[in-house]
Amino acid sequence: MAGPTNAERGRDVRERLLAAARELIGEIGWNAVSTRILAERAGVRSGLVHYHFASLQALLRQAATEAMRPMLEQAAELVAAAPSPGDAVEALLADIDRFTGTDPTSLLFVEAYLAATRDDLLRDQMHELVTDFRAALTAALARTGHPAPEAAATVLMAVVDGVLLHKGLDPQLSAGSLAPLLRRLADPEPNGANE
Amino acid sequence: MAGPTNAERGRDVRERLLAAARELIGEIGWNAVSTRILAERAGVRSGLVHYHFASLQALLRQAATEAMRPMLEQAAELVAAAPSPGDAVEALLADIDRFTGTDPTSLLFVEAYLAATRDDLLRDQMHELVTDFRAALTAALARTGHPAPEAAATVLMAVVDGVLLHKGLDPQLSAGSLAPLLRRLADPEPNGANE
DNA sequence: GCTATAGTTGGTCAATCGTCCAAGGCGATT
DNA sequence: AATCGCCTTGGACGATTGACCAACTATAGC
Repeated sequence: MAGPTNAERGRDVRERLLAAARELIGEIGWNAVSTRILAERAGVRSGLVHYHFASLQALLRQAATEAMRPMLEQAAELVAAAPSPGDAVEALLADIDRFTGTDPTSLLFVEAYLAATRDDLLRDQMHELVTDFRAALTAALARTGHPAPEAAATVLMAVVDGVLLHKGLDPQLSAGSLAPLLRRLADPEPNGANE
Repeated sequence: MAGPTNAERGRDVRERLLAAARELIGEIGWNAVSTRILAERAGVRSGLVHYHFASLQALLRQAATEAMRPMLEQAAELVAAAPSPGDAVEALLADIDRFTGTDPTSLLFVEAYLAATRDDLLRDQMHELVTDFRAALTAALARTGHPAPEAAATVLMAVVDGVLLHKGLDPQLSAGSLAPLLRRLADPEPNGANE
């Protein structure tokens, strides 16, 4: 019955701290996450925070990017698997309705966007995540010859984040209900001239 | 040479504090605005904050809503004055490009959205502002018989806020460049079936 | 002139903050 | 058993926080 080795316990502490940070960033806000609250949630002594991480900011940065990456990758798979661009839009919007705009996951994203405007390193890392996802979405939209797939992808991503923001104010708001309208953005042929 | 009356000076202090709050919320973040930083920016002693306002939160709440209301009202006039729904969309998006996503005004909005998820009173006030603006945008879109003007208005507002969020990561992003695509959302006739 | 009223000052209070560190614990290697 | 390296503990440090208050000043009304 060999107990956990010393290094294993260390890894566990790191993971607990990151998990606690993922929860707390959304719950109480990026700037309200303190070393002591963090350690308490993780079930760990507060002195460990600065042993395992260079600073509180570094911990929060890592927690945020590690939380967002798999979610964006999963969403990218979702749109890639859709049979048509219109279905990709629909699947993406339906996926958003898993979130209420006030849950820790939704708020983690918004908090991270905000923190990125004041942390150059975080901004670079998030920019990469967002760019990768936009590329995946652009590819999904371009399959049927969309005239401006990248612009459409940009719009859709803005809609997703914007809807999350607005859901926080109005829980009745549903992303899925906007899908019929947003299918227009996925169509290869635009809707004739405007005048 | 009658100097300012006592009540006038008090009103001036209140206005200075609110103006300082409007700047600082975006600059350093909602939770980082302290009574002392606020007072320093306003050129006022910190003891005055709790004389003129019930609490720091109440001051920030008032500053945020008073900053957002005129901007949303101006935007509502913009879309109401547009000759067609498509032009309303275009005007709205062009207006967004006045902001970079990292300026205090853009960030004030995002900070307020976030703060509203943790402050019921602020949420109610912002919900009213957003609802009023959506009504104005819906009316502008409905003028030519749009089949789902409210959904289109909801999408456009989400796009606006979402683009601001993304601009903070990528300054090259331009809302105006998305206008041609988003005009599709303003058209009264949808784009034929999808398959 | 005197008193009420509104505004202002400078400071206190307990609580919390991020960061750092000396000392000790503990599994692995020799 | 001794040593080495990673991990952990508990507390210290100065700084900052929101809130509050007694004393003081200045205007307004009588």
